[in-house]
Amino acid sequence: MKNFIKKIIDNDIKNGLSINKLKFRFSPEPNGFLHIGHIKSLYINFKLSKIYNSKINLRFDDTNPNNINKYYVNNIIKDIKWLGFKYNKICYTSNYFNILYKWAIKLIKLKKAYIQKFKNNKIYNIYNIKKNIYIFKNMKIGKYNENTYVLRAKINMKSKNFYLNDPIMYRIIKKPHFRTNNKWYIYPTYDWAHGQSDYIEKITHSLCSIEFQNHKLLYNWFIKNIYNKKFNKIIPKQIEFSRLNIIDSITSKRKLKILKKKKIIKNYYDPRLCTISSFKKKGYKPNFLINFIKKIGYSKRENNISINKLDIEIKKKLINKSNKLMVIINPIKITIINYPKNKIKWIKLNNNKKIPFTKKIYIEKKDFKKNKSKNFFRLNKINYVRLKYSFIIKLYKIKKKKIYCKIYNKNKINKYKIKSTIQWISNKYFKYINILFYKYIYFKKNKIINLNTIKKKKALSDITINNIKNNKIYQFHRIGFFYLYKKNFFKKILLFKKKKKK
RNA sequence: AGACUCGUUGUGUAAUGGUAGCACAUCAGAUUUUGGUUCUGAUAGUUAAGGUUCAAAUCCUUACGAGUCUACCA
Repeated sequence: MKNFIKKIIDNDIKNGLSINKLKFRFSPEPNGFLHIGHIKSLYINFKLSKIYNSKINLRFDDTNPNNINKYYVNNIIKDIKWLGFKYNKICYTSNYFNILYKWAIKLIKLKKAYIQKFKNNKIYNIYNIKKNIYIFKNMKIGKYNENTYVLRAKINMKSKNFYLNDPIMYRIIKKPHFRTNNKWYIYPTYDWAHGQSDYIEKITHSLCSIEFQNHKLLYNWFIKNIYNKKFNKIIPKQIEFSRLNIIDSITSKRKLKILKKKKIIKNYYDPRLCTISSFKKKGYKPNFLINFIKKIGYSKRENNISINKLDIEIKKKLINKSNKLMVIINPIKITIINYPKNKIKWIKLNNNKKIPFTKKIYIEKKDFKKNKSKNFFRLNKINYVRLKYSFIIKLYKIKKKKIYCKIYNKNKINKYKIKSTIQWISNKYFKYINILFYKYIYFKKNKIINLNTIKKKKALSDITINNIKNNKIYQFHRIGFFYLYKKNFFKKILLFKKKKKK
């Protein structure tokens, strides 16, 4: 891996940072499910920890009890485990509420933090240290209502950087926290909690997405002002990279919540989403997602990536490796006129299984065209067509809307005249299967695209399906890849794109 | 409007001031019992102008364009 993040770290090592001290962290807020964008952050952090053989924490940024809950914590842990990333320790920002509180008092005493009071639509700044501490302690134990007091850092109200305009460190939130319960009635803001948590955990490089770059000055200011040599010598460094921006799916929690609110999706396992939980359920393997993330790389540039790129990576993984089935989604029946009526010929497949060939068979509707047309290589009056694993046929006649074909001896036909091979199924020996098709939901200019796109379709499969296993991925000949999630029920993984050929 | 950040073929990403490379996409040819696959080749790029330098994608200045933020969310 060569990129700007590694360069920064290597440079720090060159300048005296001990390589043994390197430590990273993945720090989600437990307010939703992880999605494909989080894998970008996961991958870079875990990859770096692997390269440098350094420690890495999973830290839940649980500062705001209004947003978070334990359900999300458990789900995030499950998803990370499924992806195969191994961290050293699970941490919670809420573990540090005590020490953050102590540091806040220290800043008050240093006149670097002060209480602001709101009463009758008026704002009062309180600068007396004793008064500040008295109010702050009462805020903590729940003596005041929400929106009456805040604790602000005293930096520079005149700064053009908004984040340095005396940012809020604590606000009153009268809601129990799933870990600390009713112990606290004040909660630290992101800016006051995050860098300090990094400092407490001795994180050396704190990677985050680009929207936090505005916070960097503040991040550094807080750490500078609570820095204590005896406590920890290492000053963490915030490094930003651009977030994954998928143009044709959703990675924004806000948008996911809109979909749930509008009851378009029931939960975050919906196959039209790109949450990790959804991918898991659709039969994707972790390495599909990780390969995709590897390919897109890291930078600070705004990027626009199509979720198609994921399909490309998956195709590479699966192609020529999956078990195959012949499946017909929209069948039409054809009759072979020069094949005996009751004869069953057992045709050997590549995997040594056998399927029966009979006088009447089904083929895909799209593989037949009555009239000749340019660039159509499949069944019509002119083309010789190979039935996969089997005979060469050509359209003989159409009578009373019934299609009659004739088998030709393959030795008598020029090899190059056979331009296509299609799948087929005996009309007597087949199995019904169910397939779920869906597309990703996304937003375009705040409009939701691809609604109601889960389609259930019945299809016909060859009889080798009797012996296949659930929870595996199968390739449907010429259609795509599908995941068998219960007996005779498949979910789409990807469809083959058809290319035009002259 | 300001603050911060970023501009490299269509897309994504490399190039420590010294040959602008790679992947995907696209197009062509070959291969093929999947219009799939595989192989070969081609097209195409440093936002612009100026400066520093023997030498600039890289450093500096200006312009232009894009993004993020301007919350008691993270």
